[in-house]
Amino acid sequence: MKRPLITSTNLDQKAYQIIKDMIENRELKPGEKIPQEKLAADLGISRTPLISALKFLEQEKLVETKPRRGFFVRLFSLEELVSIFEIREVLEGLSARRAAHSITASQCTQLRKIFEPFTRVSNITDYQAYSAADRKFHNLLAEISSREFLSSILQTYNIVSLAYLYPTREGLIRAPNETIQEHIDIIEAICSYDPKAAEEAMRFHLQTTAATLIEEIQSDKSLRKEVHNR
Amino acid sequence: MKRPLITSTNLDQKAYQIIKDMIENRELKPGEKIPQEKLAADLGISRTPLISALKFLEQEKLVETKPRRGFFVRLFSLEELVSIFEIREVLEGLSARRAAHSITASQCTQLRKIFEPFTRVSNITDYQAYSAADRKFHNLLAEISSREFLSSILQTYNIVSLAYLYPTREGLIRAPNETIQEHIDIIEAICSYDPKAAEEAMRFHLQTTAATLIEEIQSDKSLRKEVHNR
DNA sequence: ATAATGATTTTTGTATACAAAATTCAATGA
DNA sequence: TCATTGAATTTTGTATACAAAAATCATTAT
Repeated sequence: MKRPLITSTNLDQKAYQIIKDMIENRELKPGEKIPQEKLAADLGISRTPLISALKFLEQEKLVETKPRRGFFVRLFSLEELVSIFEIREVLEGLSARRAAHSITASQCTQLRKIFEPFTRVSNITDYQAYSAADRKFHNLLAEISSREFLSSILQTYNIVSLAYLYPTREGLIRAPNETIQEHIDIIEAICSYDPKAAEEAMRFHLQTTAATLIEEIQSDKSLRKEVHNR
Repeated sequence: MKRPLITSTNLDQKAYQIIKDMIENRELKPGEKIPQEKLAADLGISRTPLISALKFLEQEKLVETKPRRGFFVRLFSLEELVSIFEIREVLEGLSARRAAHSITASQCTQLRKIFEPFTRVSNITDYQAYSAADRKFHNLLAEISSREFLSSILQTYNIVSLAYLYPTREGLIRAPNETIQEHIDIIEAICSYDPKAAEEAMRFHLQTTAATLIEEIQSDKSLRKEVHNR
């Protein structure tokens, strides 16, 4: 029996990845209209695969269509942002739980290595590096949990949370000094094969972050406005 | 300011809904190839919106593409089915928690009414009616929780779990006599505005069902074969 | 009879075409 | 000057066209 190689390299998949990246690093900004003809030309493809890619993104909620008006980069309301954090809370909790079942020694080392540089300094000031570590941590965990559906859902919502806070403090909602211990707690629970503790630690971490986000936005009028108005 | 009416009635949305229904009630069977030309003709549309709809479904994992071979109705492995139940567990747990915050008296009545006919008989034999009630319950709850993202994710995975067990006992994994009390427990926790209890009750319900599913399939060779081989 | 080869048909992936809707912009009148 | 109207332009939604890939089928050779 021949095993068909996974060569899913059709144009819409390529376009999808590129546009997703563009949204993640704000080359396309929330609320902005996406110019089909121009973008297709830039990518060197026709409108057909481009529209395909945009519809993918629409379903992931990163993009929305207004009928007969075109595609727009999604702009989230505060309520939506909070509900995304709720979803991350339970889903990443599951992710941590699964990881605690299947983790290997080398994966443990990998996880620990991510935050290792920050454990030695008493005050973490390099927000950019920490933000990158944070992102890496959540992504690696999704991978370790080895659950296809879970990872794909999570990838999307992580982008949403990140993309929307990007202009502020590298996307970090809480200070690294505050979260580093939580990250370590999660890792240690996973590495000692304790699924229950791992899930709880992760949920606590994200719940606390979400609560902070709500306070933040409610007290910070300008940010509230940016996220809130549509 | 003019408010644009939500008239998202383009052809791909229509096709999407129809095909989704066809998968749900097994007019298109898992593993089957989807004949584009024929289906487009049947629906009275061209291939363009049809492909669009199929790509939507691909992202929802109800359909898969093999490059240059076409679209196929997704056939899930046992592992995937189990991981879908894990996701439902945490997500519907969240759904129940949210519902316990926002539920109104009339929604409570609605919820209670769903299972009311079954509380009066000592032995529930009408599987079809109970299965429909079950489905209605989970869907209504997703609606009550009033979380857009959550509902959309859940809708998809509920279909998956149902569609794949459909030929067996109307999609029911456990006997109604066994689950009716769990359903009632969930409803009562929600209606007494106890988010924590509601979440726990829901998680218990789905966890138990998932565990039963695993046992079932492991002991029932024929079903195992149907779900497992690809 | 079975397997291998090549010709024929079907189907896919993508570009292009085009009518209908939305937007822009200029001209006109208040 | 500002608002209004309507023609010109752009953009969307969908159909169609077509080359390249895959599947089917018949033919020949083993």
